[in-house]
Amino acid sequence: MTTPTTTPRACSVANALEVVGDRWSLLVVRELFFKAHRFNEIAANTGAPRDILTTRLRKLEEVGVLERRAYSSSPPRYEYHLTDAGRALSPVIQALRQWGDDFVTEGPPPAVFEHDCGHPFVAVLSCRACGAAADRGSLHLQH
Amino acid sequence: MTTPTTTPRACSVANALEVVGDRWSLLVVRELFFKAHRFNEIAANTGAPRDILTTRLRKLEEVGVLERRAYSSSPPRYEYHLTDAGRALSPVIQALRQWGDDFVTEGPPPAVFEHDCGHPFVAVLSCRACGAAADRGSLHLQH
DNA sequence: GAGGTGGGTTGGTTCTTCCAACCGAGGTAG
DNA sequence: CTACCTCGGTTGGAAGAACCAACCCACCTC
Repeated sequence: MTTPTTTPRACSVANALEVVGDRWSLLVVRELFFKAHRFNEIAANTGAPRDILTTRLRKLEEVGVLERRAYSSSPPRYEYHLTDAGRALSPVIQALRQWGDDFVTEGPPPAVFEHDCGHPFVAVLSCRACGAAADRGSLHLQH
Repeated sequence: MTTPTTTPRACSVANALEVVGDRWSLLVVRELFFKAHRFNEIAANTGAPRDILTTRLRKLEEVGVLERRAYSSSPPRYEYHLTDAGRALSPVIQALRQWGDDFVTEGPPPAVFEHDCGHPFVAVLSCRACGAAADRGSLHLQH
């Protein structure tokens, strides 16, 4: 551990955060999951300032998280939709939601999801190979 | 959906992001998972400016994500450790790492984790009740 | 007593965000 | 045909946050 670094640690977490680690991007992605696809909806539901929202949408499009689709051309109007990369952010959103539910939101969670199995959805992170939950201590760095 | 909102959507994701949704906080948490507990280590490994790091550490302490422990008193020196709430961020970090590995980091992932089961760890989000992976489409909002 | 270590502060500059107002193409009501 | 509304932005200016380099102080080692 703690390789004597002068430059920050090379890390996929940091790389991911460079793309979606600002105040609004993940809220935009959340809205797209909630099927709010239009500029005004996203602006209203996130509370993001419109100019910032414009630059975020452009950036997220550029990095391939979402795509812009014209739904009208005569006055050019666009909708925003998640790409595969964007949809792959679902675990990030759900993990944040779960943590927010458990540790920051007061009272009952504002939105409750139901899994196909019929139970209220409580997110757990598990190992794809064995299916067991990735508890603390069950992960080690390979070197 | 799309209840005619004038205020932003009430949401645990937003609440979580208000606490850890800035540029450095999750990197700090990552470092604590990596067992870098001292100010200088965290500063070097994240690349965060020292003054910003100070205010982030104070804020994260205040909201209960980490705690500050004196390891020397004569010149007062401190270490930072995750609380239970902080350790509960593990799924968020792992989900971000997985997404970074899959969609933004070029080449092989810089850090490979191994699960206790012996396989390289690939993070999957699943339902605590039934254990099945929470694929896209398997979740619905309860109303 | 010179220099290093650890955990910060401080001052000054730059960068980003934020807000309110505006815009232009088109559709709609009257 | 005129007035007004919608949609998806853009613009200017003020305020705040981030950033960087330098400094600080108690202690420890050489």
